[in-house]
Amino acid sequence: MTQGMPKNFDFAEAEARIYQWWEKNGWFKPEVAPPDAETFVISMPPPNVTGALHIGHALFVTLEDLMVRFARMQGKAALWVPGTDHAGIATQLQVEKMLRDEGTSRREIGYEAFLDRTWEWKRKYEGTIKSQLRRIGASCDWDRERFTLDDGLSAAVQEVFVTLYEQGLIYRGPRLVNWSPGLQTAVSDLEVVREEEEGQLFFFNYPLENGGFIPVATTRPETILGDTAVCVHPEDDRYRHLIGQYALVPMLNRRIPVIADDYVDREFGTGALKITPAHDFNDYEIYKRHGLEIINVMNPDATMNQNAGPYAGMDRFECRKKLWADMEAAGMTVRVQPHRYVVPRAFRGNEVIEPLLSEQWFVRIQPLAEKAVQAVRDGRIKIVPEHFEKVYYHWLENIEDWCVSRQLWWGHRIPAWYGPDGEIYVGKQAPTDGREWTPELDVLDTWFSSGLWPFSTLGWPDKTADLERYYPTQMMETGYDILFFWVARMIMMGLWFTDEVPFSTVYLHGLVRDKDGRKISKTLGNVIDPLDLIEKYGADPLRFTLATGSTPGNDINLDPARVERNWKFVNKIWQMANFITSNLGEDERAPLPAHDQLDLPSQWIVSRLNSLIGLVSRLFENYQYGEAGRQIDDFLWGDFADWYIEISKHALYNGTPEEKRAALAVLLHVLDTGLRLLHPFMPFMTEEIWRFLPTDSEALILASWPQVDEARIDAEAERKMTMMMDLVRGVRLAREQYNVEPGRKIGILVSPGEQRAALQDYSYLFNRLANVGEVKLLDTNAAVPEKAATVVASDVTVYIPLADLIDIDAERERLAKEHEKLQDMISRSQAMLGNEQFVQRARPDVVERERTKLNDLQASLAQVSERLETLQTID
RNA sequence: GGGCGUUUAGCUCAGUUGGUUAGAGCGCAUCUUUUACAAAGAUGAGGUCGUGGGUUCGAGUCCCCCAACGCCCA
Repeated sequence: MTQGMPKNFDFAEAEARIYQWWEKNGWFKPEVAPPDAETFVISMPPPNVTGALHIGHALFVTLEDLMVRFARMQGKAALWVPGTDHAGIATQLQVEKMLRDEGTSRREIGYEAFLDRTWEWKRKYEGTIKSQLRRIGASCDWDRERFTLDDGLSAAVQEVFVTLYEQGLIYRGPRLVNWSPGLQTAVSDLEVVREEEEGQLFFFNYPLENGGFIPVATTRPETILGDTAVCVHPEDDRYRHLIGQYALVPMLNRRIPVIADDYVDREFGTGALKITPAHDFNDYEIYKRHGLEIINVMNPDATMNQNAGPYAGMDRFECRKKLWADMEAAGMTVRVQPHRYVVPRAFRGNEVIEPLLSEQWFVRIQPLAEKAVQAVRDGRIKIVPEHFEKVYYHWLENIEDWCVSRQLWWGHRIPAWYGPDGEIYVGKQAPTDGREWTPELDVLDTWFSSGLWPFSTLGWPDKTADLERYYPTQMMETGYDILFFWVARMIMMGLWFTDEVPFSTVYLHGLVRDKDGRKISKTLGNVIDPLDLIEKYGADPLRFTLATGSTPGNDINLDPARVERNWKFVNKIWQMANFITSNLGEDERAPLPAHDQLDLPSQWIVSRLNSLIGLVSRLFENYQYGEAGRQIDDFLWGDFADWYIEISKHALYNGTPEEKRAALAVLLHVLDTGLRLLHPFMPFMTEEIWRFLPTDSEALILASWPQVDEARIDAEAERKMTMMMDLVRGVRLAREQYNVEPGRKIGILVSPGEQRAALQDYSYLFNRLANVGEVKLLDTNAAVPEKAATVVASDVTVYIPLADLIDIDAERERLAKEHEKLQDMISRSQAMLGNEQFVQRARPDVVERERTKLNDLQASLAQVSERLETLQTID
């Protein structure tokens, strides 16, 4: 590289250029690894084609890209399969809204035109999503991109549906389901959100056939019209005598029995319960137990039907008012009181869900669920963090049949046909017996197709080369909020149809919230658009913030101030690289000298670097990406930039050619390794800097992951260097405390104890890092100036003679404090080491470390005491 | 009602086989434009790790109780 680095990192320009360069070279493809390389595969959770990506998507992209890049650098055949989801309900809602805005509707334009418009919508938003994924830096293999409605995936869906049907695991039947009146479709239990809301409890007297009444309370008076019984507790003395009598439905005068069931909660309301089997799940159970009538009083659009008599045609809520008013006029009502109760609302669209009786397709899911539980129990699948395994078991062990049919237009048509005599045929093709068969119009739940994602994207049911090589996958990274919706279903489907776990690890991330921990929502107005942050700071700071601000399974409160700070981190690294590259000469690829050839600071930084490599690699293997990132940050900024780079200037500017070459070799080695470690977090900036370094790899994305060199880990060098750093800090602090003018160079006297050689060789550290002029090493028992500040570390004492500034009393006080502190720590340490239990039971290295510490403390205390004695003799 | 999670500095968060004097960033205070970086550097203030017990030589970390907040399931 002949050209120097620009002064600053122009992320806006570089990010697009680098991404294209990676992609064009095919480096996102697993084929860059040898054909026999171990595989690492992630199926990307397909974003819905409903709109733009939000900050939650940025989190999953960051984490998955990090995992994939790490695997790639480890030499694995890393494959990240991207794609999008047709998202039946969500997308249809959006397109219908668009049509409404245009003054039309799906019914008006018809089925074919609606689908055309939806495909058009899909193409538009898919384009947006793909460009956004690129902006974040996703290194996925675009040649393997899939969409849930692709031909191949549709074939997989058909195959699965037909097979399950043939296995007797799919049935069609009338059942009470959750009905979405606005969309006019059934939805599954999971798509219903139940929340407590402020409502009313209506008390009224249910007239009895033989005169009198029984008091009843309800939250939904309109359902009275569909009552088929009144139910009391069998042991309720208030009502026991009424069991077996008949009541009359208000305004309709339909005759219904009074029955007994111990399901009734005697404490709630009046203790008597009206039963509406066609509109309430609990009542439906009682209906089945008692063989009651079942009367549906609602149309699919939640208006009342002819069974509601005079109320037919009214909207459900209008009917509620009118019926109550009529009952009031008839003298049946008692009172209405405010009441908090649980209202079911649609996960998509938020309208009030009605339990409604209808014909739907169901999957008998239990046999699949059992296998799915087993796979986690026996460890074939590991869930991170582990505590989600309990949640997973609980849901699968209490699973209900899955309602998979939706009365939508956008989705996979259920491969079934109805014959002229009412028979049902399920198959991949329409029957060809010459008779009139009517195709099923219902489509499948979106999650039915996403449940096949890890293998359908690789070509299943065909035995493709990709399926052979890349299935089962290794990692499923997604949010804990879709553990049931998606992860559990993929495991069930995967085990059932491929006889293998679809992935071996499930990593669950949390929700991204705003900095005050509030859920992000349009209504709160606290939406954080990842693209805004990328425009402002670049993709790397956003990624680093998301990766380091989170721990597995926990929500992350995203503060844009952290993104800004990490933008500064990017700049910091850029400046470090700029400094290093600008000092490199022509023969810049000097190899790292042998460890014993390095000076102390270099031994120290290289030792620290190798510890870091080991630590980061371990953290990665344990999915502790956040901690890994923070450790790299601490090292590069706190150790490398703040200390080593500053120190290296001595060799670069004042050293011999040999010293200079060694320092450059160390600088380059640490930078090179640091960039490798950081690349999975911040791919753009690290790759851009890489271009300016003399390296062994064309691109950082393909560079190898660093290996620990145990021989370079040097505890003794770290100890000595830490002592030197403590002394430097001490001198700085003394300058600060005595208000020494910043520009004034001061001389120091050093009583070096055992460290004479080190202090001789590295006295320049004081010159460079503490603005010290002359450093004079004292002989043992040499006289020391009275008016001097004192800094002590281990058995080394530094005297700072500041005759004009030192107040002996103040210095005495300062040292007395230091003395006291040391004494405290020594007592604690002695108590510990004096405890036989500790010495016997603690790990040897812990004991050893404690002994070393005590020695240093005692040496320091001796120095401080001696100095204090000297000062006592003055005046 | 059952289950799970969280509670550490003013704010946002780390702290994973229990082991130095509990850390970082932001914010705050004081100082510095010394040739990588003021998008910076130096120094400092700030915490009885939610409460109460227990286990242990040793607890922010393990166990139990309680409290507050949040989530999931019913």
